[in-house]
Amino acid sequence: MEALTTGSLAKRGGVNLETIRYYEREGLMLPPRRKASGHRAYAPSDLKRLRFIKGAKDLGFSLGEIKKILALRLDPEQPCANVIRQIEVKAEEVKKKIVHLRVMLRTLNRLKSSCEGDCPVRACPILENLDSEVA
Amino acid sequence: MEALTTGSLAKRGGVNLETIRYYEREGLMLPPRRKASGHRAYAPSDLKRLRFIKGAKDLGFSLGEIKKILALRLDPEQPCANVIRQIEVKAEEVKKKIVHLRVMLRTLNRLKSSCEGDCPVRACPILENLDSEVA
DNA sequence: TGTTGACCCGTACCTGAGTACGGGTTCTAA
DNA sequence: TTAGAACCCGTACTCAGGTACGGGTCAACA
Repeated sequence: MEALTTGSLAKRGGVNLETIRYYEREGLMLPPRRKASGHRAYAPSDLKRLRFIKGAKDLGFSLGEIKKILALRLDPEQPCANVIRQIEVKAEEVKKKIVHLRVMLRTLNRLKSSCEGDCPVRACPILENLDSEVA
Repeated sequence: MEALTTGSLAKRGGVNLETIRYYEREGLMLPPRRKASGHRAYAPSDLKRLRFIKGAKDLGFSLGEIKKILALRLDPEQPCANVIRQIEVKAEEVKKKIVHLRVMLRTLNRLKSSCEGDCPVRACPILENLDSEVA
């Protein structure tokens, strides 16, 4: 339960220190407790939050979207049903992305299996297939 | 087999006309045939290519990555095995994204099912769960 | 106890991915 | 045959998402 400095939070979260300050400015990270010196003192939950942000970002969510997801719990005026609806919308998006990625994966695998890697350099069936798949 | 103008390609591809010019500058779209007037004349395969770019982009691939994928077939000097290796790398990335998205989907679903939407506004279990899941 | 590294803040800068602008040419349909 | 839309080009601007900088304070350990 030790408090983390900005630097160690950054290191553990796999981001730049400046990024943490930036996320705080943008309202993604909560302003942490400060030591008497003014230095930021983060709780372990902040690391979880930072990792969530990073993960969601890697999946293609914008910081704005991530902020909304994180904010769901911050507005006690909002009826439950609204929160649920927003979650459903997000879930639908996620499902679509998964389907799309699976198509892409299948395409890549089909391309791969069309060639065993020992064909002459200039006559690889992969090249032909890419043409018809994509180009 | 009608040639498409830049405008109609843009419309069908669901992107801005300027975006197409931009993709051409960046080497993602191939420079099309030109009419005597200088106007671009696109083949149907260009539409496929544009849609591929758009799709891959929506999945979180950068234009640089997409360019590499598209370029696989353009370098006949490269041995087949290299092409296959690149495809495998891409496929691994895609698989990781899928796994990550599935975790996110499960989290969203768990949150959703923790509340039936009829709880009092200020006491929704979703809010609690989000705190422990994420914050 | 001093010096070196971590941290503070505000501001400026950078990259990726477009989008808009402006001034000129071409196309099309009335 | 001409008005208005669509296109051309180069260049400038925008926005998101950071990163870097500079000048100053704080911490920690040899």
